[in-house]
Amino acid sequence: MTDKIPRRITPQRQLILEALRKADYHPTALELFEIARRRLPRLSLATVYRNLELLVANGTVRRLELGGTQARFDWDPAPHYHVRCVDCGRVDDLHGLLIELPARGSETADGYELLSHRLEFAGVCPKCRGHREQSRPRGCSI
Amino acid sequence: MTDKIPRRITPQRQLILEALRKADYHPTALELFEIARRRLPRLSLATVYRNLELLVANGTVRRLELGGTQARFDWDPAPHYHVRCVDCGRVDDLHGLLIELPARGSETADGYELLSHRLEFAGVCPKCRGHREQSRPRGCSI
DNA sequence: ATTTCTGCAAACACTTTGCAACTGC
DNA sequence: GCAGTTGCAAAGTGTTTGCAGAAAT
Repeated sequence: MTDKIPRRITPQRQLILEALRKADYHPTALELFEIARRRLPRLSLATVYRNLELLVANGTVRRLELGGTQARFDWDPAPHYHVRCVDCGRVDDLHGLLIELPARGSETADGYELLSHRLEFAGVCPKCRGHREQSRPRGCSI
Repeated sequence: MTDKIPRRITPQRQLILEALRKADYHPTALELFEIARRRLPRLSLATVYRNLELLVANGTVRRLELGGTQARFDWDPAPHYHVRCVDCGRVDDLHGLLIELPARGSETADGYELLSHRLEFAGVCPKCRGHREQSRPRGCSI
């Protein structure tokens, strides 16, 4: 891999991207691997990581580094925020919410030049709201 | 450790907390380990992690899971946001910025019950603004 | 032929855990 | 003596990398 731009459309690449686009949530690399492997059993997890990195590099998909430990991926280039369920870890889009924030290029009191921001919500997803009586899981440090 | 509440003030604990409080940025566990080890050379990194977890559990310090891979720590309980330098990874407080966001308990279109949010800014710190001509480092996927 | 890509295994970075020894009531 | 804590080493998790071989042009 000389630079970071995908040159070919391999079955693996196609399959991974398709799995991401079909998911109605934001899957992790491992989740995509397991979906794609159903159709390409010899697929390797390293290939999934490599392809996701390439697709991120060329702007096709977006890597989300939200709470929790694993990266999640997003095929939708439109600006939007995300909600993460504190119970099950599921990540969904948050539609119809736009917030007034400092513009790109503005400067802070400390002399930082602001470039972008990341806003993520934590909440309880519809499914987990049903059976919510359990002990609190770790990782809610938001 | 029966539950998660520190019972004793050990030299290690004191040293770690002091190092955190003295830092003018938000250090990682490893950074705190290296600072504290200067005064307690037999200190173990596991002890730093364990103590930070305890201090987080009892509310003394806050764990920040921002961009990048490592957790960073914050001794300041007052609500405030953070800026991370995309060049060097340094994390600072962002003072004097309060933003109108959906209230805790409000419900989204998708049926999530919102609990909290995390807002982080990416920018270029004063030091890095000086020598800013290099290739872009990885991990700016915000 | 040359470049891109793959699978596999090993390496990696960060964090947590098991355990025997030690400390302070 | 006992619960809390430590250092050390090992294990765990998520991700990246080295490499030889395969695939596409």
